[in-house]
Amino acid sequence: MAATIKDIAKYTGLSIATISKYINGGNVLEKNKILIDEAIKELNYQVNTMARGLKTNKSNTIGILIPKLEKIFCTSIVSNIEDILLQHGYSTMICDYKEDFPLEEEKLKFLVSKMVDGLIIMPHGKDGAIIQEAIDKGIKVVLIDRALDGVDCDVVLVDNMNSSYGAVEEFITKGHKRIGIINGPREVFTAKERLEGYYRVHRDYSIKVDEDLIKHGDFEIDSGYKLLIELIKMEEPPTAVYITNYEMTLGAIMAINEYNVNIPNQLSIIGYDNLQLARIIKPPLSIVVQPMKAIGETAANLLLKRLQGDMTNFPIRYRLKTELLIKDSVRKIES
Amino acid sequence: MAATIKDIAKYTGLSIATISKYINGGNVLEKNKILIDEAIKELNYQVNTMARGLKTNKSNTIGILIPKLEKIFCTSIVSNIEDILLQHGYSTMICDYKEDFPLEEEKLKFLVSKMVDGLIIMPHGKDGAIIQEAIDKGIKVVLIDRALDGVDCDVVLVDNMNSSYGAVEEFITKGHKRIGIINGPREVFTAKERLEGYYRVHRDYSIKVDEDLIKHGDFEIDSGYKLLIELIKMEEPPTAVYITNYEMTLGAIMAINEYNVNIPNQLSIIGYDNLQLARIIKPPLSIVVQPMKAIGETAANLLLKRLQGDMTNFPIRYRLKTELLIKDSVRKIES
DNA sequence: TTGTAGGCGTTATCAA
DNA sequence: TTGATAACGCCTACAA
Repeated sequence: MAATIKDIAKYTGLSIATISKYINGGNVLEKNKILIDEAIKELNYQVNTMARGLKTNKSNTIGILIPKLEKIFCTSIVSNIEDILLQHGYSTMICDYKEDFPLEEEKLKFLVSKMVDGLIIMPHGKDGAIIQEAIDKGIKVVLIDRALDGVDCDVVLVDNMNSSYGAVEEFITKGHKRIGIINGPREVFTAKERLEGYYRVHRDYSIKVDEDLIKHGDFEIDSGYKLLIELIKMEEPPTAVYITNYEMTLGAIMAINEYNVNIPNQLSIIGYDNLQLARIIKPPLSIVVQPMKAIGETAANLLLKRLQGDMTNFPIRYRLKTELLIKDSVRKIES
Repeated sequence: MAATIKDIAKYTGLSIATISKYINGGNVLEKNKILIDEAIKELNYQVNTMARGLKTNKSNTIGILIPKLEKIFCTSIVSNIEDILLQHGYSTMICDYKEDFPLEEEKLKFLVSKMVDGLIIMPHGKDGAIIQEAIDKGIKVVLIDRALDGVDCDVVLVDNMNSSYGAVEEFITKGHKRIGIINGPREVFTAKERLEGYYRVHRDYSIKVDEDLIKHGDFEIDSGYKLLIELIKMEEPPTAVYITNYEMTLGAIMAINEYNVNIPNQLSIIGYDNLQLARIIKPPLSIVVQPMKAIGETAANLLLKRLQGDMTNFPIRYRLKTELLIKDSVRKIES
């Protein structure tokens, strides 16, 4: 069905080797160039990437592995990665593992089996062993958002600690003393760092932390919803709540609406991610904004660099800054 | 580096053919089974999908092609597709074409070059020729969300016409006569159908359509924002506005907030998609909900069926129903 | 049940 | 500059 180099050879009267060389940028007589181009058009020839990959062990393809396709944080980064990679002639294969550990491993193997030249991974599991295997096979890997033990590769991270520090500091300077935090799972890298910032700013301002104000969710809507309710139903509820990712922020707002909590008079709020959200709800929400564009671009450019064999400063660890977007969801407490 | 069947053969003392047969489910003496399994584990063997694909012209992989990764409508469907496909042993390759026509073609070719066995496509361009080429190569294709001329394949659509009919009817029965619509581009399949529903319900209720109330956006946030402003600034503004996709609904709400329009007292609103949205904003928003899960599952199961060679009723065209979720954003006008 | 051998489409080496 | 030829790793008749 599909035309092969052989067909081109037949059509042009040249040899397979010559055609192949031309296709790969080699030198050929001008008149043969024309002839081959004609044949390619005529026969609608396209290289068989399987055959080529089998031979070269390369695919000109980058695998991207993310936890969940429905998280705008993930897809936004992916989209930015793609922009860069496409410009440089690489295709991408996007996989999500639905935040499932075995599936993460499976998808990673799938990507490897497709002979990707490089991999950009937002990892989930604690175990870097499988990723290290890929690296050992010569695949260049860049981790994003979360670092991992036991893996020898570049990482692009967000400065989670300071993101929390800044958000909570905003509460503190406005006079809040009882500040709740709806955080991610204890064992997750980003959640740990975000909590660390919460502690540190309390310490720096000499405010005692009430451990009951620290809630651990799972970064999903539901837990944002439930944990906010828990907080407002406390005997001595917080006057401010900081929520550490987008989905849980959504959930928290649902709870706030349902319980008719007035923002910011009854409760001050700082959420996370998704600029749009800040403008959609009323009053406009103060949020921590992660640099999705920078994450994607940094990771893509770094990978590109490694792919070209430039291993300067390997392994390198980037820390990208978040931005605190101040709107009207934080109330100043007069003292 | 990576182990091959040849290595397994050496390790076990068996022949390549025997190993291959076993790997592909053939019968082998029990003791050889054990031996081979041991070798596979020991040498960490994994099939080279390139070599296999080259030979078989199959990849056990389904390509999914969508307009934009950051649209929850797309990714939600994709996620549902994946669930089904994975269960049946298929891997997926997700590509987005950033709503760009040339890129759509390029990514499609990429997928084809990866020897996907099937393709689920949410098409953008008007031209089905390239898709037809894929079909001619024996790739099974299912189109979702939008139909296309010149392509001979199954389609899974939403009943757009009735979705609009129902939404606008809700306004009409509550006494509204001047109903604005923020619709997608004139030439887009879904937009055309949604507009058709708008017209039809007006006709059925004998309400004259004021063409000035019909706005065409591009399904992005910005146009929702701008067009809503246009509508409320009209000399004789509508009392209700129906917005026909998620992103434009977001934009419209931004405008509403900015201009301090009171919903539903000053303006009644029905939006589109994303259940969460309905709960997040105040007052809760009435919306048209598309059956993302059903779309994904229907498409995946249909493709699976075709892949098994079952061509009953080919080409088939599904029409999935939307749901109208009534909340508090529509006011009843007393007459 | 097992093994031999040819070929999938490409690239790459080495002569011509 | 061009061409013959041997891989790449796997599958599949067919023969043993």
